[in-house]
Amino acid sequence: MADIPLHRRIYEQLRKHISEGLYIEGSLLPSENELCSLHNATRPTIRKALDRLAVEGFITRQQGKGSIVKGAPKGVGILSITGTTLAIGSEKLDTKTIVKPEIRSWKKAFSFELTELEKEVGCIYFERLRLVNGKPVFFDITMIPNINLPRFVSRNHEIPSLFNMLREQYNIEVKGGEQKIMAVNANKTIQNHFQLKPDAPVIQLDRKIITSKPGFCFYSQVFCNAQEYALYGTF
Amino acid sequence: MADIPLHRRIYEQLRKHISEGLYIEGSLLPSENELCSLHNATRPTIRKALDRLAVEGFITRQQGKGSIVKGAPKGVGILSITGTTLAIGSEKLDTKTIVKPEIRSWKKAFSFELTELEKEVGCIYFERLRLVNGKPVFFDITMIPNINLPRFVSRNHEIPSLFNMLREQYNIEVKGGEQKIMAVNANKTIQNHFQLKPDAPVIQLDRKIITSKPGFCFYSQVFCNAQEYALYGTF
DNA sequence: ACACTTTACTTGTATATACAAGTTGTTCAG
DNA sequence: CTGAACAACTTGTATATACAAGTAAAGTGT
Repeated sequence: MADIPLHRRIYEQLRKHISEGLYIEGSLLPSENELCSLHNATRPTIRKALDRLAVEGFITRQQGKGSIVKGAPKGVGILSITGTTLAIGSEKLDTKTIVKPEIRSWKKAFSFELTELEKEVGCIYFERLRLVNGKPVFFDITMIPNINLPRFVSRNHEIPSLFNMLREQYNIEVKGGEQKIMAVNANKTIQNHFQLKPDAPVIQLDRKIITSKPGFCFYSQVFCNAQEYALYGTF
Repeated sequence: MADIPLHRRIYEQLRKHISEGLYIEGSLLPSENELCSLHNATRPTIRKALDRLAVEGFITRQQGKGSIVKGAPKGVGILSITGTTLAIGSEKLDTKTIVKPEIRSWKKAFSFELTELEKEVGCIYFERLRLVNGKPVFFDITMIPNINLPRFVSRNHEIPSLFNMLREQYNIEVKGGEQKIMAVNANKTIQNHFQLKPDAPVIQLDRKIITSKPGFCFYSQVFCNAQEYALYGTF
């Protein structure tokens, strides 16, 4: 078996099935006991997977009735742990690299402070424009500490999905993060990318992303053209 | 005992203690086993409380070491389940009623659709301005279906904390919800309340809030002066 | 003094079990 | 036919237990 915990594998499989429409919106998921048999697990394990699906808005649960499928969250689930690629779905998402990955020095990561080690090693910097159904919706700047990422810059000129890339090439899993959300007026650069009028409001997200590699975080600043796509979240 | 589950009571007590600074930021929480003794509970119960604290960013956990106190989330944790009052802390938060609760008819609740029943009964409508440290930061419009809330309008001319009021007067607990997040330019009303220039960007949240009472949801639209206070969340 | 092992902690995962509480359909008396 | 009671489900809560895996400090041998 993989070393990915059982409850996480079950969560991911169920989420995939819901996203793909295998379970119809509004219908009921198999009961917890049925899922136990299906996955050879016990209820607490199944419930841990369902808890997470509920937190992320894929299902709601009703005592006495069952787990009601709500489908993949509408709008953009970018506020959750998933990266942009997963939140939007790669078939709808195009990525255009504005600034290719390069080594830079840094003293701060947007509104987040850095450790001394992070400052010393510098960062890998790149900018991407993300298009949903052909329309530019996200512009994101990413800064990754230049630690133990051999051949990152030379190997990756285009990065369609950072989360997948880190997992596949470096075995680094994203665990979570924190973010600040602001409303700002689009600057010239953003106006150009999103084709907006001056003073158009956009959402700015400053994110610190925590990984499975202890002490290894990376940072991104995302501007969202939230006139077309509202960000969406559950709580 | 109250009918509030044990894991929830433990969660709330720990959160309170962390918020109040009883546990110092960066230090370790008592170990899970110690918490078991303290609260006369077993580890799965304690862990359920800690899971939630971790999701909401009050603690992080490290295997082999312990639960590290991160303190109350900086900025405004309004994206989580807590109401504004709890997210900000009532000592800092003032509430000014702009439109007192009154019965209105409705066909939609902001961007959310209503059921036929909800449309028929109409809603209780009110507007409030929330001031943090004396400065206006939130303007919220609330719409509550007029179902089984006797004497709501006559009894509550001022509503400093809606979540508390529903719990105390009607035994209704907030379970969660969903929200859409947008960036918009402040309209005249908002400009006045927040004392902003024309075209200043603000964050707009459309929220549907789900309660412990089956089928009973309420809705609010919140405008945030996010120039002063960034919204904050973990994922 | 240094490096290695051991030991005693910590959290992470998973099972097995029990009962409470809410929903829904069926059965049965009137 | 109607309505109340019941049975068979569902999820919610909680206990008790076991072992795995990571951390850190104490002990050990060189």
